[in-house]
Amino acid sequence: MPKISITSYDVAQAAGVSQSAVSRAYSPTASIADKKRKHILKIANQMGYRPNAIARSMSSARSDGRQRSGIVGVIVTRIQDPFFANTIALFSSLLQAKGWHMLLFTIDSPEDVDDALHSLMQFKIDGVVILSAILSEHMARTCQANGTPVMLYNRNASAAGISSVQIDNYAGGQTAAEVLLNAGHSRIAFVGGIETDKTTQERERGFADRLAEAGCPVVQREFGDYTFDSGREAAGRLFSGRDRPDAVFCASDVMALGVLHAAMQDMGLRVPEDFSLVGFDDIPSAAWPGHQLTSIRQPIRRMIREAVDILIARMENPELAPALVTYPGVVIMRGTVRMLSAD
Amino acid sequence: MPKISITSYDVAQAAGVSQSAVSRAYSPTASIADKKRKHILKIANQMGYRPNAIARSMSSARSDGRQRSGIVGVIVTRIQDPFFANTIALFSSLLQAKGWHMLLFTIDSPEDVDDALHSLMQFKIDGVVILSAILSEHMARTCQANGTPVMLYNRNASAAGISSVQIDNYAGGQTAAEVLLNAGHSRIAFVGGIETDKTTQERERGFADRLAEAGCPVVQREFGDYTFDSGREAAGRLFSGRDRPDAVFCASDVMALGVLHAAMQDMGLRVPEDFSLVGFDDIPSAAWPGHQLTSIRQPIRRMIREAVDILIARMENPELAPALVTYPGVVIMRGTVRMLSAD
DNA sequence: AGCATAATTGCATGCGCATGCAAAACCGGA
DNA sequence: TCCGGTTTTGCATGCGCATGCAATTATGCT
Repeated sequence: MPKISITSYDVAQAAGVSQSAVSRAYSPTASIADKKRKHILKIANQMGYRPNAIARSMSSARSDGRQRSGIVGVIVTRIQDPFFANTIALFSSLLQAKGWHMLLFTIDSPEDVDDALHSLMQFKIDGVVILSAILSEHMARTCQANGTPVMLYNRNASAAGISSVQIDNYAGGQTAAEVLLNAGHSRIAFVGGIETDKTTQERERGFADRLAEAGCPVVQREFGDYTFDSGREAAGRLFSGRDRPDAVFCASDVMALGVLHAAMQDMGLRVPEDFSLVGFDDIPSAAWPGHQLTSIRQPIRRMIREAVDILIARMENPELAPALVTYPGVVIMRGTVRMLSAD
Repeated sequence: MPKISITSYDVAQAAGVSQSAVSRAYSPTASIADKKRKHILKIANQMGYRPNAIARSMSSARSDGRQRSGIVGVIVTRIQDPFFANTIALFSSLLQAKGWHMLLFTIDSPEDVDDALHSLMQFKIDGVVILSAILSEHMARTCQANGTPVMLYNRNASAAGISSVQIDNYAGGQTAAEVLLNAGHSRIAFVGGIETDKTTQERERGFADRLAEAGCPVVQREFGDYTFDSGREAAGRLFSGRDRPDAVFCASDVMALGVLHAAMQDMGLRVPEDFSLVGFDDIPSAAWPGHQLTSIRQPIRRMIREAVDILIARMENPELAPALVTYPGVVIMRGTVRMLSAD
């Protein structure tokens, strides 16, 4: 087995300096003669030397009592959901643009967050993002004690010391209700994702509350699992009966598209002539010409940017208080809600 | 600043054993009395101790001359593309199921692979997956010298010592041609992604070769950037002229859907009555009732599983030769290609 | 019980790096 | 030229862990 990795000692020897000099050459703040630094870096590059990020984070532990790896852990469920996949993509880009890296951890069920976090902590990550799930009180305290900032994306901060960035699901539900009420609908149905899921619950609550206010309660509730197929199946249940709803609000665009495709293709219904449809998220395909899905948009770019900024700020300065941010969703009116002519 | 991280020494003290015992308690192969191991683990859990994966990978360097971090680096371009996002999701799940973790690195342009790899190497990753891009000869040699196995996904292994898993793009293009020829088309167009991209090139080459064989050359070539909108724009160019093509092969489903939506909604064309359409990839939305897009399916689950298996095998046994695997695509016939009645 | 062998344990050490500290080199002014 | 002050440098050390090795204890057999 040949000598594998080049260390700072090797470079030091080759450059005729001490190992510390090499180390300092790579530390922008360190005191070292500019000429010498250049020389060292030149030699180092020739040799293909790469400072060992792992060892670095180990040894820096001594000085400030903390290890920094430059890595942010991201925990995510439902990674196959395009909405989430996209969210991860954005997180990764933004984190990286700011010089951080992303260690991805996928879990099957929201209950696995604590375990995942445990595993992740082994890597001495500097911060954590949790997508659409929450951690236990106990784990939150552990993170706080560890000085590891936590960012809940898409969820309320459940414990002290935790930041969060999310859409206002309740208000979004209300908005959807308003859109359908304004369009003059009266037999309005709701299609949710997983019934025990906070997101679905809040969206339904806002929706139902607003409808109730208007004296026009939800006539039918269906639930799926956020997938296209589950939306499609929900459509079957919605439109098979006698008294069909004349409007549907889906807690996610993917399900709304499932409803749309099923209604139009499988059941021969027209939208918005036969019923109006409102989705949530405003994913890219909602805007496709053949869909024109009216939806409540999440400004995900901005949200993720903010989440990243907050997290980075706290990683760099652990004293900082956690931030709680809620964004409003905005209606994007498209073709799946009927227009009332002035009457 | 309070004492932050609990170390093996702390646990050892609390458990009344030596630090080595604690270390061994966490090493499945180490020689330690079962009873003592249980005891240590119990105490350790009570204290919330987590072995430090970073330090571990540091110290294990001594014994076998290599550091293992348990982390696989994944380099990806076009992460916003749903097809890629989904691929990453699968890689992450599968790697994790086998006890590995994924450090994600996004790059804007395929030329940045070498740089990305350099950065990634700082983290002493045990292996690399590169999606739809290739590395330089020089970098390939560096990786080999380092004993870091590289897996090119969606690309030919460009250098020695590199594994690859990919779809047979050339054959896929041929198949698409056959499908359209069998349907009796004669004015056949091609829509590619980025023109300099290997994937697009190979798919077009197979497609064009097969058509040429049949004496029916491609009548129009358009290129986009793999996005829906670029497909939509390509449709504008395809169908604005006098002699419209009567069939189109798109090098990706996303673009094919762009063509489909544009043609049906923006231009009032019917599919397959006015033209047939074949895509590539068979993404989930190709199967949606309103699309029914005929496509060349990539068995991505199997491909990614194989890629992961090969990579892991090589990480665990560096002596192993690299593997080169090509999967055939299979046609999924749906509604966007016209059926000829027996004649 | 008495001995040989096997299983277990603790000590000491090193991984690659960053940094406190003191020695050395440098600088400018008198 | 000499001195006080400022940079720059190298030495030595420790981070948390895994492991070789030797010391110790447990086990099996006669």
